[in-house]
Amino acid sequence: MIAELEVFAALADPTRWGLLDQLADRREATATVLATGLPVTRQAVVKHLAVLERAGLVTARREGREMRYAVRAERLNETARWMAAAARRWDDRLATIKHLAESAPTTDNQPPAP
Amino acid sequence: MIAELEVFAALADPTRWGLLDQLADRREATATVLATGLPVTRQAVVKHLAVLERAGLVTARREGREMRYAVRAERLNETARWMAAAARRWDDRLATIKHLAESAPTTDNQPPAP
DNA sequence: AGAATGTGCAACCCCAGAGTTGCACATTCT
DNA sequence: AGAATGTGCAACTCTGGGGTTGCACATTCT
Repeated sequence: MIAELEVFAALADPTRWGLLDQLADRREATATVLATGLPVTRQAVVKHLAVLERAGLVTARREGREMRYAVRAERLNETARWMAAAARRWDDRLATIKHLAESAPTTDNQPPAP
Repeated sequence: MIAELEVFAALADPTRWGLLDQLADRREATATVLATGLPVTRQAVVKHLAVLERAGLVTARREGREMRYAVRAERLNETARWMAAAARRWDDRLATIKHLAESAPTTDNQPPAP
């Protein structure tokens, strides 16, 4: 469905935030290095990074025998704006039906304020 | 850990977006009504609404024999701002270490500038 | 070339969560 | 009071995701 679902799913895990946090400090790091800073296996880290990459929150680039990952702050920002827009649309819709309810008298069957 | 995790987890499911969508149009609705607009049971809807409520994205209020749910756009907005702030912090940190890397010549083990 | 180091793949375990069904209880309607 | 309608609770199934281990393959170092 919506592409943002992958972002939300990616952000719904504490371990992944740990990874993003490390990447924000290290600028670039391999799965092996990142794993040392977390209570999980390298393999687990690799899977998490795959999820983050699919969501666009991280980029991977090969450098010789190692894979270096970097955080993509823009993607987070993008999603934040997307959410703000969604929130605004909700408000608009709610305001609209509120107006309708006020102009059209009988919600069920109440006469409007005199 | 972070309270926002619950929000992200809540938003990572398409069915729940369906519920939020309906609530944005109906302003208020019961689980029974919402279920008719979705391909799942009322019970499933109830569980989803519970998740959304714990995350603060929805409010529940009892009205006689029925439970009416309403969407809370502010919560979404709040989270959006939180994310934007996080993105900004990432950028700042990345900029900082970039500066460090530039001022200190060789990436590895050079004595600091005299 | 051989040892080290780093990735990648596959099989497997385990549990939280999405969903269902069945039934009891509360409230409203007639 | 009795029928309808709406919630709430509990037990159960089943798939996906987080995590692990073991091993094969690639690249770098000496």
